[in-house]
Amino acid sequence: MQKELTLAEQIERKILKYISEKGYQLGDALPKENELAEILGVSRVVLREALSRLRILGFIETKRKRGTVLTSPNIFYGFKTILSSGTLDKDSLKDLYEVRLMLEIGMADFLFLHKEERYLNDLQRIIEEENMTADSEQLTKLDIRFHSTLYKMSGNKSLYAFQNLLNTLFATYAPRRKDWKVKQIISHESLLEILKCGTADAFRTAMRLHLNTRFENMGTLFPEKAVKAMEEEEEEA
Amino acid sequence: MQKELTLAEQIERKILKYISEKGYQLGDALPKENELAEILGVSRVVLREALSRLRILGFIETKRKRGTVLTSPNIFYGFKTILSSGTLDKDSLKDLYEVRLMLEIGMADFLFLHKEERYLNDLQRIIEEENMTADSEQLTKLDIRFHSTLYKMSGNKSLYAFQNLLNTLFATYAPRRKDWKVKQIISHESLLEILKCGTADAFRTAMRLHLNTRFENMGTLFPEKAVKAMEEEEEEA
DNA sequence: CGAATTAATATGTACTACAAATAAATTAAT
DNA sequence: ATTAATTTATTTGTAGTACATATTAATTCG
Repeated sequence: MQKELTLAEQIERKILKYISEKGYQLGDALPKENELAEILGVSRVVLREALSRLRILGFIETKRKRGTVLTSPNIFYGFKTILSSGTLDKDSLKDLYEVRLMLEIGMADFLFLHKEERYLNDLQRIIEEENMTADSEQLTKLDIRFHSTLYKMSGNKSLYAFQNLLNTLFATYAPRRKDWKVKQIISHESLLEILKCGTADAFRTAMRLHLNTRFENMGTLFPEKAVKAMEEEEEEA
Repeated sequence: MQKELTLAEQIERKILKYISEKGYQLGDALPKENELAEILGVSRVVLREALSRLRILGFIETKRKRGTVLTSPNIFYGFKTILSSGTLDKDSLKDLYEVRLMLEIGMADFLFLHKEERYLNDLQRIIEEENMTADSEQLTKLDIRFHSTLYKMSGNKSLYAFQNLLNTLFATYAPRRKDWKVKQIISHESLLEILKCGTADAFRTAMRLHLNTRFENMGTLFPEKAVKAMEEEEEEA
């Protein structure tokens, strides 16, 4: 365990503390760099490093002359950087792929909770488009749109943002097999039908079957994941 | 849309590009700051800002004299900072709470996929401890341990790390009601029984019932979430 | 009164110097 | 000769200063 935080890291926290103590609200402007550096008792270089770190987390935005203003921290700010860096290892990639499957199956209750006409109409329209084309690429796009709409319908903004990230990720990293459409057990149409007049429980079961190709795909997309011992991370409790 | 990235941000990406182009592996050491600054054609100040940002994302670790070494980017590095900053808005908090429920219900298939004796034994032991105490605080701890074990059993390391973060988050932000244990429909014992000789589908249904108190809690923990329009984020596709 | 120009100001970048830590090398001691 | 202690060299960490650049605010001119 490395206990010694670098000064910039300490200042990063100090700034957050300073913000909450002073009762700053979103949109408020922080003191200018020179002042803040003096207030916190560090050089401007260190302060700027700390600010830079806060910026990547979405805590602040800075503009010339205008200064530093507080923004709502986007949970997926850094996430995005990592995903798009291409340095993600296979294991993490598979982990995320699995998580998405879990979410799509597990979101059923929230779909029924936030069910609205407009979403159902959107889904209906996508299905109609699907029935009008045979182009594989087009069908893939529509498939993504269908599931994307479900995420939106869940009423969970963070989840929707997360899903968008994963979409771009797996579009490049985990291309589909050509026969995915044929082998699907449950169609989008059936899913919509259940959404309209079924139950959350039924939807979960149906969605699990609908995703069967994804489950099967995993073996080929992410071969023999090394099952490393997770026991070593027991200290946190 | 602000197109103008600051130099440090550009350098941040350049470094990532440099790493992948040079074929650096995890554990490898990057050129020292002075060299890297010269290679990329910027001052050391800017380079250090970029490195600092990469460090918060878990891409690198630096030590005096030893230099900068590549590490596996932890997806939740920045995540953690945000969660522990206390600046998370209510909406995001509720979002995360919901996501956790989705995951617990949706992870069923993976539990059955990675089912092992030792995990089942762990769960059994927790249940036995539960039956031996009446202390509310102790029961809460055991409950967390039970679900935590399930996450571990899912075989998804990232998910397990995520869950750990959320645990600490909701321990402080979303305290339980006192009657949670009494109102539970499905017990841990029943869940374990299904895990032993049931199906994933049955487990999902059972888990949904088991979590009924959580679903009910949400109304009081996170009152009337503002349903903001998510339509404005349509540009990404 | 409005448009164009100028001035003021805060962030962005660079350079230099030195402090602090630590790995490597060297010396001293058993 | 091997180990322990000490010195040295190197690299990150921090500070200060100076200037570039962009943008808001003020001022001037038509």
